[in-house]
Amino acid sequence: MSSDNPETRKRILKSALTLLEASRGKGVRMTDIAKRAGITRQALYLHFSTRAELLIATTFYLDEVKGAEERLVPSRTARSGIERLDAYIEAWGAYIPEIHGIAKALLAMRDTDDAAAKAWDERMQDMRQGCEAAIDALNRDNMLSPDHSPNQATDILWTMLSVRNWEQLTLECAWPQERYIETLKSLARRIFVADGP
Amino acid sequence: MSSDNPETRKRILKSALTLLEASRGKGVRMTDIAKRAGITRQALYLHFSTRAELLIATTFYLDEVKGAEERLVPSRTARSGIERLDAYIEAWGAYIPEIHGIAKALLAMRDTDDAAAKAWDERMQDMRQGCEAAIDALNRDNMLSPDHSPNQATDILWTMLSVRNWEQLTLECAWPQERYIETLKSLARRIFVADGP
DNA sequence: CTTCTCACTTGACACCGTGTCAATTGACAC
DNA sequence: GTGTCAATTGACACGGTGTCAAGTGAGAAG
Repeated sequence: MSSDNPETRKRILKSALTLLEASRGKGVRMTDIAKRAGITRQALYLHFSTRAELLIATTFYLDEVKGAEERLVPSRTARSGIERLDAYIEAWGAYIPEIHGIAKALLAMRDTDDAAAKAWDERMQDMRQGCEAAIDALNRDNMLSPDHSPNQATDILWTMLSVRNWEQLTLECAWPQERYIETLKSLARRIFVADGP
Repeated sequence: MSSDNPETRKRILKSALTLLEASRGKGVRMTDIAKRAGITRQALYLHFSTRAELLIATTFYLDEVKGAEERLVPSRTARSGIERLDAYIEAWGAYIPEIHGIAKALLAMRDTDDAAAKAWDERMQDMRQGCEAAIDALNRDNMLSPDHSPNQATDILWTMLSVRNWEQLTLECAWPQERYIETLKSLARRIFVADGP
């Protein structure tokens, strides 16, 4: 539960992170994480009651390490809707490859584990808020294409920016990360920004 | 292997299909399929050497039952690129909900089972060909937006039409199927069809 | 009527990964 | 010294897949 050494806890999280990053989320077992942290498998359960719990804790650790919050500053301080949209896509798009391993592992548990599903969905709802904010900013500028309501536009942007789509484009279609970002920005403009007067 | 009753085989495939459709692909075990087919779990292995193999066979059975091939006729016989694009999105978009259960089950195995991964990827390559054909048709009409090479346009269309995106929009965003189809058609036009002269 | 074949059954077992438990060790603290 | 506490050791349960050997029962063939 909670009567434990915080140093070990951190070592476990670090190990989980490293392994998940290295293996792109596939086939990382409790045994592997324990071994890498220099403890026994059973000892993991002194710190995390479940594999799902460990993975979830790892995502928070990851956010902390990678400065998830600060990355959003440019988008929050953007001076126009278009700028905000661009900044958000850049920030999130650059974040995906960094979280990909753990994201994939959590995503794989989503279908079978309720806690994992809840955690993942919450994160995606957070992400959706970012999309919503960008669309709202565009709308406030009267730049949102009349083809879409703000809500539907948000749904579309949120879907475009999914981790799965990033996987497909960069890993399966072999797009360089750079092109992924540029193309998504240009698609978003084309889809969401109203045509000239 | 192959010394068996084809009637039983069909009964197994039917059972698998029904269960996968009903449960949206989640948690369908060999035991369940066997029970529903009225045989023992072990007898399944007289017909399919592996769970993956059974699932894969089920996809082919599904295609046969649902007439996968005929659905593509309208897109193949389209008289313009735009028409072909529309027809393809309509055909594939309408197919997804019908294959969703089995698709999800196969997708879930993709990460852990090589045979499942291969089968899924092949199917997705097939689907990609449909995308490519539509983009090529557009290009032949000189209607493909200069923003994208045919290859990149294919990548984008292929990604837009992924099963995961359908899931997200219809199940998570609660879009009615109708809206899914209409919106995807309109997005595709906006993205791929060149602006006026 | 017997005998052979063949699909299927029965019951057992192996493997893997997760999760649990009881007993033990070793360090540090009072 | 005695207690505390994190961690170890070794064992076991569970669920799901896959395997195996022996048995059953029905139909075909002699």
